[in-house]
Amino acid sequence: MNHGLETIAEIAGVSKSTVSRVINDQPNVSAKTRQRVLEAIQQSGYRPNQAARALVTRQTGVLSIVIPQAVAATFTDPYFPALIQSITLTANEHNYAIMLWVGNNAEEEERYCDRILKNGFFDGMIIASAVDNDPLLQRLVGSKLPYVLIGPPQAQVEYSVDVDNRAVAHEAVSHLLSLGYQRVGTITGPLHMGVSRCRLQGYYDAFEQTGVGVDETLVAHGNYDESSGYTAMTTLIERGTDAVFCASDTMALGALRALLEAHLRVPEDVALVGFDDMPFAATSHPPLTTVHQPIDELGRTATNLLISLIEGAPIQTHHLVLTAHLIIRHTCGAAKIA
Amino acid sequence: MNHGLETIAEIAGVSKSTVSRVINDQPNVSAKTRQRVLEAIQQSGYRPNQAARALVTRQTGVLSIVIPQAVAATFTDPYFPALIQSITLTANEHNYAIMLWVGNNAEEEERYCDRILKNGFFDGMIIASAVDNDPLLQRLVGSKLPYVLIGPPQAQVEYSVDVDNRAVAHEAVSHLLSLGYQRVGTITGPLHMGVSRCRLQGYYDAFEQTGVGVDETLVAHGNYDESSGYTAMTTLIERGTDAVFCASDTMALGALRALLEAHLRVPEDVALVGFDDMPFAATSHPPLTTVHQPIDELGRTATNLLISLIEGAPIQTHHLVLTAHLIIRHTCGAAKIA
DNA sequence: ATATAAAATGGGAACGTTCCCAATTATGGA
DNA sequence: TCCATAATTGGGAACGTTCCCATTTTATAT
Repeated sequence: MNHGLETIAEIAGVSKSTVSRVINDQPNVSAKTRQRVLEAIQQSGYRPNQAARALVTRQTGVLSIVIPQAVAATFTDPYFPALIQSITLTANEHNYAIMLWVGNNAEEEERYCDRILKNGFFDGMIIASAVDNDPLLQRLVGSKLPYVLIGPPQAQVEYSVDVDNRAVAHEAVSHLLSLGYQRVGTITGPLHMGVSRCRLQGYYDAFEQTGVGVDETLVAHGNYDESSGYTAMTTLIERGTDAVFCASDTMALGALRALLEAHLRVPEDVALVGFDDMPFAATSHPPLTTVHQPIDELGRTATNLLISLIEGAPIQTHHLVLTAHLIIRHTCGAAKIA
Repeated sequence: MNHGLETIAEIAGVSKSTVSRVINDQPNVSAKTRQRVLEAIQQSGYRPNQAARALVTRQTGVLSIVIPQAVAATFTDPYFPALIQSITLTANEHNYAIMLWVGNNAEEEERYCDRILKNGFFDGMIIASAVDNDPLLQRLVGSKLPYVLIGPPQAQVEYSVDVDNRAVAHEAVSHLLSLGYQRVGTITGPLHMGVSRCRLQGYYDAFEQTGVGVDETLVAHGNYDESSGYTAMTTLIERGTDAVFCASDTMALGALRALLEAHLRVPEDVALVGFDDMPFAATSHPPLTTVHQPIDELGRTATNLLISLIEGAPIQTHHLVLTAHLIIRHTCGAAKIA
């Protein structure tokens, strides 16, 4: 039990070099020797010491997912779980394990970054949704650690995977406008996040295209929480709106609740469009018209990109953009023509 | 850059032993030497190699969370995200990092266990909800790896944290019965999971207490998915029910949908009680009466227990049971007295 | 059968830490 | 001033792998 490999070597009557070769499926081991070693491993329940291995190979076979502080509270949103699951499954396919870092608002940002960075037990990192000037990102730029950002690329960030937020938001709002809604508002995410700004920009784009001016009082801000959607919708109701584009399904749910309580019917009185196409969007009442995000593909693509980076495979595109699309259900489409 | 420690040692003009002492905050280093070493570390951006450290100390400072195959699909249920978040935050407080293993139904169970077990980059493991005869659990029993099970203790498992599922399910169903509902049914989780059986047992307990017999046709089975709740409820409607205890809020949501589509009012025609007290339970329409699970506490307790185990701290209780409680909202309480 | 090439094996130096123990230096009391 | 003691430092052997070479064995061609 002293030196793991050497115990096996002794049992099988070979050198530790040979045992190492067998373990790593390397060639140049005769069939009979390999067999003998395999049996020795079997009977002794030996398991290679990964730390020792990592020490010499300089790789761990582990990927990190980082969900920064700012959005950690939003972990109730099914978006992150879905993303994590997709990343995890893809990583598993390639025999990578996953480390998870969830931002802790109680901890100062610096210490949090330090802890991640000094951990050192992973080969690369996927940052799921970053805030502007994220300190982690700043520390990463110029470091040799491979990483991929999920979300709109920021300055200096070399690799990212995102959805065409702006274009599809544009599409969604255009749909609302084309249905004849007159006072189309929006509930945004926090504007210090690139995603939120992209989606808001799409909202403006739609108005610009039609030549109709935007009523700035119909732009309400949320933080991707259900309750923030509720609050924002309450404001919009006061200001008079007949259709609202929400930057997330979760906020749309909050908006729906506000409308119900105000005894406004959806979509007869107010139409609603969400963003994400979370599972509950299809089963809410009424079923939510929303933008379908290819979350699975997002996670899979980011993971594959990161693995390519780690393993030195050639990279075609540095900034990938996946396409989302509008799914029409029942929360819009019945505009009362004024 | 050759030997990390030695580079620093050279810059600071000391031995690597001393540098090691400084890094690990050990005593017996003079103030001025420590200062000099700290500066050397600062200026060179040196970061200790964790693999080397783990090799000699035989610990990694990493905890694993395992969500077995059987429930991986259920990852859409906010229960797991909440649990993960709680575990992660608690672990962080103690300077432990987290590895995440999500069961992959595409992979054979054996290989999946192997991958986890041979990874070896963690000091202990939290198993979140296990299936009967979970192969991972079987491999763990008798191994020296510390682990804690979240859920009802199984044979051989030495440490677990759970909620008093049976007692609180009993309470919930008794509440329904005491309100005068005549045909109280239940939608269970998959019965090869201990949790599901505990909750079902609580349902039986309530009837036993009142002396009323259970109508077995009112016991429908789901798998914790929204859609399975929908399907089960459809069956129960056919069979005639006026109140249903659901083993999860997510299934209750599905049940709600089925009732809505059948034009049955809640709670006037059929009452509903959920389980979990997920965020959406408070904001659903109508707000869901449900059992509040202390998920945060569950995660925190399990994590603290595991860390005690790892660090050899004394353990008071091997099997901890936290108490859940019923939260009355609006989906029951208006029984039509027959 | 022999020479030569190819395949299989073994030995041992890294990898970058920690930690024990020996050696050195500082401290304090007589 | 000097000795005993305590505090500080340094040296070097682990830890368990991988991987480069050198060596031995086996296969192949003449």
